Amino acid sequence: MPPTRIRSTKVSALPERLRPRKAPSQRRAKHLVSAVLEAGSRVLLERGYERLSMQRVAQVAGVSPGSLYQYFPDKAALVAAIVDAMSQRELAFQLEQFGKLPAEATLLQALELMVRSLLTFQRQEGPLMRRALEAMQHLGRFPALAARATDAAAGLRLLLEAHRAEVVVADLDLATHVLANAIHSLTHDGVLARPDSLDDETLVREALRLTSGYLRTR
Amino acid sequence: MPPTRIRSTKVSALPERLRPRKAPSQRRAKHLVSAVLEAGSRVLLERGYERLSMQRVAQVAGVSPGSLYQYFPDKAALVAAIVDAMSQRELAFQLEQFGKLPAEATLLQALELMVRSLLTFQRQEGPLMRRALEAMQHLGRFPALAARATDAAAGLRLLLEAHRAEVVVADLDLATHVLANAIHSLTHDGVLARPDSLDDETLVREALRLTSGYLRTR
Amino acid sequence: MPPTRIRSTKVSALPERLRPRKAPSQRRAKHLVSAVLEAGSRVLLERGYERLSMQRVAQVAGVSPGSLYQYFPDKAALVAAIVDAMSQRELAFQLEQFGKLPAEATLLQALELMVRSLLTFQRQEGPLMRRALEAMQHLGRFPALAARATDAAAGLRLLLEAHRAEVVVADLDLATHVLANAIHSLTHDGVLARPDSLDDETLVREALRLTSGYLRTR
Amino acid sequence: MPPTRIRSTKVSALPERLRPRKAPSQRRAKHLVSAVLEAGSRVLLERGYERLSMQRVAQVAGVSPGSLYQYFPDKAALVAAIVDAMSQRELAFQLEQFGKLPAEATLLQALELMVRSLLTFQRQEGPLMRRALEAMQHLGRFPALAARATDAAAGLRLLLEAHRAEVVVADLDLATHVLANAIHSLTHDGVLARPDSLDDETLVREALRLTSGYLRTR
DNA sequence: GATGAATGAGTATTCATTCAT
DNA sequence: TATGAATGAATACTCATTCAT
Repeated sequence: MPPTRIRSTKVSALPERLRPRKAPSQRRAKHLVSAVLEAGSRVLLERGYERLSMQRVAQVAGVSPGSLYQYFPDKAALVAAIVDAMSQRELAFQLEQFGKLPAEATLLQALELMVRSLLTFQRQEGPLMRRALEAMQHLGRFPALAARATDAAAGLRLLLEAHRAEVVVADLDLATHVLANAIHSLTHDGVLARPDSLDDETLVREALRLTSGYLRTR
Repeated sequence: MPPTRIRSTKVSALPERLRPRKAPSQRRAKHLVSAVLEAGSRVLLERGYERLSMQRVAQVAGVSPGSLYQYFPDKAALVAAIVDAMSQRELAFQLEQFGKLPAEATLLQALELMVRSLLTFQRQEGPLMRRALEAMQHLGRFPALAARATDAAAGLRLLLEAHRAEVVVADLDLATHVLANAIHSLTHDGVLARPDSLDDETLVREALRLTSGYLRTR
Repeated sequence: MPPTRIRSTKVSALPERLRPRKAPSQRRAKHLVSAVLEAGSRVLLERGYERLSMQRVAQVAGVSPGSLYQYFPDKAALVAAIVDAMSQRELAFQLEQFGKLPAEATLLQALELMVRSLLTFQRQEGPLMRRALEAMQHLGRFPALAARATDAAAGLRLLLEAHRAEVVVADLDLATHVLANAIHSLTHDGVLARPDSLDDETLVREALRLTSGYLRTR
Repeated sequence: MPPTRIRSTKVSALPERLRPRKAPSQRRAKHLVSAVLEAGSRVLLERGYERLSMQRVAQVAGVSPGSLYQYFPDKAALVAAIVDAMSQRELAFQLEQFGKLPAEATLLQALELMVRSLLTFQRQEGPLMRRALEAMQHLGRFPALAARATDAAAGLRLLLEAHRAEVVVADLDLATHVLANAIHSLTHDGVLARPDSLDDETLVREALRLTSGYLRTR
């Protein structure tokens, strides 16, 4: 779980409640916060939201329970920060991948890159992301988190715009919604978990067939 | 998610652990069990698995906590029964819908019916189903429940087989996996929740475009 | 655990609360009561008083929980009956053994027989007797049970009387108390459990040395 | 219940599980732990292991239930600590008494001191010790506790060794086993509770008669 | 008589959060 | 700032006992 460095991608600002109580102005505090987030990720991953206990997080992070409340007003806020950090990592990862794309790339090439990139991220952080999705119910207080999901789709939307000519669908927002869900469900095991027999290459091929079929069908 | 082969109702028999401790032989007992399941559904819906408390269920059902244990060995078994009942309702609903389909219906017509039926069920029980899906982590002890999900996809697979000629995809299992996930993510809000602007008719149209595009694209 | 047949040994009558609610006048009832006692003994043996549950006893006995209350007003009364039955078995066993003693037997021979007989009974029902002793705290309501213990010592007292000449101790009640406790603690593992290295023959020898030393010492 | 001062007598060290979770480093914590042990002793005394409830202990100690778990991982560990404290008190008391013995004391004098000391301790803590003995079934996890009982007998063994010449019995381990059980059953009411008519002086005299008779008899 | 469903108080343990140090 | 002791409400599950059938 790589640290989040990419504060520059700040697509949507953190809302009041999500932001740490204090700006961790000092060296030590910064370290504490990141240790807590790191520990929290681990605990969230292995126990899920309900069974994540503040005491356990503190223990894993090597700090006292009280310290958690210096930077996060409550459990939900801590988990929100964890989830947010993960969303930022995903976005950053996508951006990084897209940076490698040649300027003259076709829509299909771009989509393939996106699918592969999602698969890679899923391999790294899939289970944590699943926990994050479950935790969302308890995080309604933090609309910024929901916004992040939309942000993620924003990349796809830009792609479709850039290749407007190849897209038969009239409403790009609609197309984005449809494809984001469809692709995500394939790469992240929506209802049906991916069978062992289904390898990455096949999955990529099918995802692209689904995508391009949709974009071209009238 | 249409019938498996028309087992009439009983798609897969309940395993030992899922079945209530005692067959509720008497009038009163039957009433109690259904009151408990009903109450349990409500509580599961509003609190989710972890925060569903046996005391609360008992209270809502208007029975004593001890009574719950007459019929369910533990919390997981109670929730499994709730989830199972929901799965059966979904399957039954699908079967009922498919019964209305004319014999000479095309694949597209059948798919449309399936999508509409999923949407209707989702409107009725979507949130409960979401809770059920989350609860599955705690219900590993009840393999029959996982089997139900597969059963559900089996219907789609039968549909594709029946219209083999219209399907360009070689591997039907693969196609089933892809489409089941894609359709489910659209009808049941995968990652991206359905925006208010997206009405049922549009959603059905897009789902069919996605589906038929996929099935026809080489 | 052999059935108690020896009603004739009725050394002290059962007090009001200990006696079954109803005289089991009918064949079926008699069978039920003995099945319950038998089952209760097993459950008491393996779980002890506190963890003996009426439901479990009923289950093991193959009767309904309600039936237990036809014959025993509550849990304590049931256990009291079990303990009482065991006491009677012990007494009966002792009497039976003493019946084999030749008329001209010496005190030492009689004591040896008593010790051996206690050891045999201990091997058969030692653990149950231990449970019974523990249960006594809850059975204060039934003075008859405590009386049984005294009854058991009564045999020893008779022995001492019969061999008054060989006994140096003045107060026979006192001597009975001392020896009953001492012998019992050896045969039934008082504070210190019997080490594996200590075989029956050695134990008998030492018990007799202890006994006769005491009786002869001035 | 006097405080345990005599850490120097540490006959066998506490095993991992028996030790409190945290060393109560602070003033407040130390007070809490001793309040809990004190309260626990009272509750154990009046209810026994099974009916000792953590809530009750907390209530009597004037702390919250949660606090109990700061220092004891579970109920068994709490009771083990209570039992252990009592064992240490007994041992300390014995040692203290023996300290008063003149160097040239005879075996009989030493035994008399031991019996009197056991009687005194029994008068103070007899019922609690009885509860402790019962509780042992649930404390199998803490072998150190069982070891304490052996430790107690070790004193007697040393006595016999020191006066080897006065002891006719060949096997000292055997003699220790026999006498420890016999004496304990007299001082602590083995099977037969001590009758009101039996005063301390008589009991001491009889115990010594039993003991010395045994040691001298061939 | 016998049943067994129903009760509801009782229990060990966890955990988010607070606050004195 | 940071700590970690203390809190007390919450929770799954058990069980003696009752009573309608």
